[in-house]
Amino acid sequence: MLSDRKEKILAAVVEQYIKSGEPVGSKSLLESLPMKLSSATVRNEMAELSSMGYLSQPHTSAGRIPSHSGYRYYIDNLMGTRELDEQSRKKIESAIGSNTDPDKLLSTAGEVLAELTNCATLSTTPAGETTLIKRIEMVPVGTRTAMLVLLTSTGILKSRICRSEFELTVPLLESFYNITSSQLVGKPLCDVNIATMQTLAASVGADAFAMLPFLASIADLAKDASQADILLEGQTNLLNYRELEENAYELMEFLRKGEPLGSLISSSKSDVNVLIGEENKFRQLQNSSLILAKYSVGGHESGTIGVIGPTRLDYAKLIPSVRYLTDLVGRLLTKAIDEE
Amino acid sequence: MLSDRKEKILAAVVEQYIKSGEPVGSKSLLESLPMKLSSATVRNEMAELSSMGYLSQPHTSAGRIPSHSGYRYYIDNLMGTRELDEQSRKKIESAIGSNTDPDKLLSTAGEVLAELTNCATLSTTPAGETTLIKRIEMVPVGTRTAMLVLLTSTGILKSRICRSEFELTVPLLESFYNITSSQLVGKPLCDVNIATMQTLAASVGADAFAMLPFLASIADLAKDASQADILLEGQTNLLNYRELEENAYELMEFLRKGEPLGSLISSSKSDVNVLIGEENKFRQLQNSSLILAKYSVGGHESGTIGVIGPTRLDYAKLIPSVRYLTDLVGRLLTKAIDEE
DNA sequence: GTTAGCACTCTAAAGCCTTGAGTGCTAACT
DNA sequence: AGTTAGCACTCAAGGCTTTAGAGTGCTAAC
Repeated sequence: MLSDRKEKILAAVVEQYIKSGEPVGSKSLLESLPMKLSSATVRNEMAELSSMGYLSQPHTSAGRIPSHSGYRYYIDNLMGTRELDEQSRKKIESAIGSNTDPDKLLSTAGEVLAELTNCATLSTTPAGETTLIKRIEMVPVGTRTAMLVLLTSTGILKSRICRSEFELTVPLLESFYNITSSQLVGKPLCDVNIATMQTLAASVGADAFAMLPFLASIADLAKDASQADILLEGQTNLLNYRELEENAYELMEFLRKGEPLGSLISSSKSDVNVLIGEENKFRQLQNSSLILAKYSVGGHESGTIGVIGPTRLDYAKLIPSVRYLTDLVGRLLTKAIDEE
Repeated sequence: MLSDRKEKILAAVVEQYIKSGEPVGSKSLLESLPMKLSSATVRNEMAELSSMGYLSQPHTSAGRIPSHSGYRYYIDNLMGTRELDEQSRKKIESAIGSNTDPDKLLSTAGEVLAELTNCATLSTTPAGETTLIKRIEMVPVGTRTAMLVLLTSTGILKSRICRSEFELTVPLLESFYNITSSQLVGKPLCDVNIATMQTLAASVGADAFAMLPFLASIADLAKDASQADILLEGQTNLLNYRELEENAYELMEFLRKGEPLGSLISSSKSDVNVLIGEENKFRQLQNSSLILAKYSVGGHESGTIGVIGPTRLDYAKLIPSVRYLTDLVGRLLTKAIDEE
């Protein structure tokens, strides 16, 4: 699309701007160009790149900064795919260890990525509407109180204490065991809801009233387990970027609330996904860039890991980082499931 | 200590400054004073309050702002103890509900307090070195994998999945049950550590190797359950205070790291505790004020709830809020324990 | 003891100037 | 035709000065 020389110049502008954060002038660009040119020639080329929409100027007499399409062209055509450097890889691996608890694993993943990138990160725990219930346990801990435990086929463990109005009798426990093991274990999480629980409770006859709160709790746990948590880390890192300072509060509140993030996450495609500045549909994110990637557990896309920072991100380093991390997380979680 | 008139003037300065955030001049103060005076007289009094150390001036020709001792005097002698207004009380109660899961309860408490005060809040889950183990369960979920569950007398529930090198046999499960129910249940959490577990494991003879990882996990869970988590909420609120802007990053990182907060929390006395600006021993907090209070579960001080904000806090409102919330949390958690 | 009056202080905001990096254009050069 | 030197022009950023106004401390009268 662009001439070879224009591409080289665009790449140099992007890379220099990412490093310095200052608009890049024609003169200072000469040093980082592979060929010998005068500043005048570079100026001409830059003027053309500007009119093509790849570069922009904060004001007439300033240097150029990459526009949103400039970054886009750079990422899609010029950047190449660097391998992640040894050091970062080591750091990630040693932080993650061989953790197999999904919640913990994803939060550590977020932490290490935040530290590595100096950005905010998000990570979601493996979702699974289609995940199966592996086990349900009810352990009495008082005359009217029991501990309920739910374990899924993806290794997610949820538990809760539940109180009842009625005394826990042995027959009650037995019929709870019968119902759950015959009707619930092995079923997908999404099949379990308050309505099905009511019909199940009704089926035990006289004990229905005593049974219902426990079954309802199970439905709660199932809902909990099927919903992906969105974990945020390193939000404070965002305070270090001058270009975000103005909207720091707004941005961080947007992230904290998290709801709209859900839709964002689910809409992303399967490989690494980059959204630059205005490409984001949410106003609060339009000064920022997102790098999102999905990880797969057992062949199914299950969750997302991502980085949030200013548009001036070191994409050439961060994209491999995110890709590497999602691969690793996917592999570990898949292994954890296979092992049992 | 101070003349009646000086007290009235000091109180007015503090209150007006808390509202406006601007240094308070003698003239604008007249309106909020209960008695009729000229600005000159007020000026004389303010000059004296300054030389006594209760007020200070950003520069010679500016109004006065309360010094750290000014706030202190106000809080200790002038503020009075307002009741918490109906509206806030309602808000707190409806947010908290009748939640009985300690972790959840404390995090909601932090959230609602943050919303109410527009500050950052911290809350700790009930600690308990002396808490007793109420129940231990081991549920096999695979040939070599089991789910371990630990429940404490204070209602804290911790669970984890544990893998072993060896197959899970019925005798192994039985001897695990025997050991835990005879040696661990009923004991305080602090008695359970890796060393005691090793001796326990050794006592089962041939199965020691298979047993150890599970017992070690129990020790882990016990440690987890005995340590109070420090929960932070509403950190982004701090970005709205101009006087904190400069150190926002430093302050938020300090809070995030959290370690030093531990010592701070444990050193506080039993009623509501206020630390104003320089009274804090940590540099990062010296532009901020803390309001901390402990809640008691079953007669023992178990955890802390607190507010972190600029020195210019509405103490007269926040102190009752924190007191009310700690009382409520203490009551709910105590009730939860008594009920079973 | 209180107050009116006044000279004084000092910041914040506004305006002005200077500097310098960077531009676009033109005309000469290869 | 493509490249380059040269030059006039632009504009933000920083420094300096001015102005306005809020607030003070002090003195002398009440």
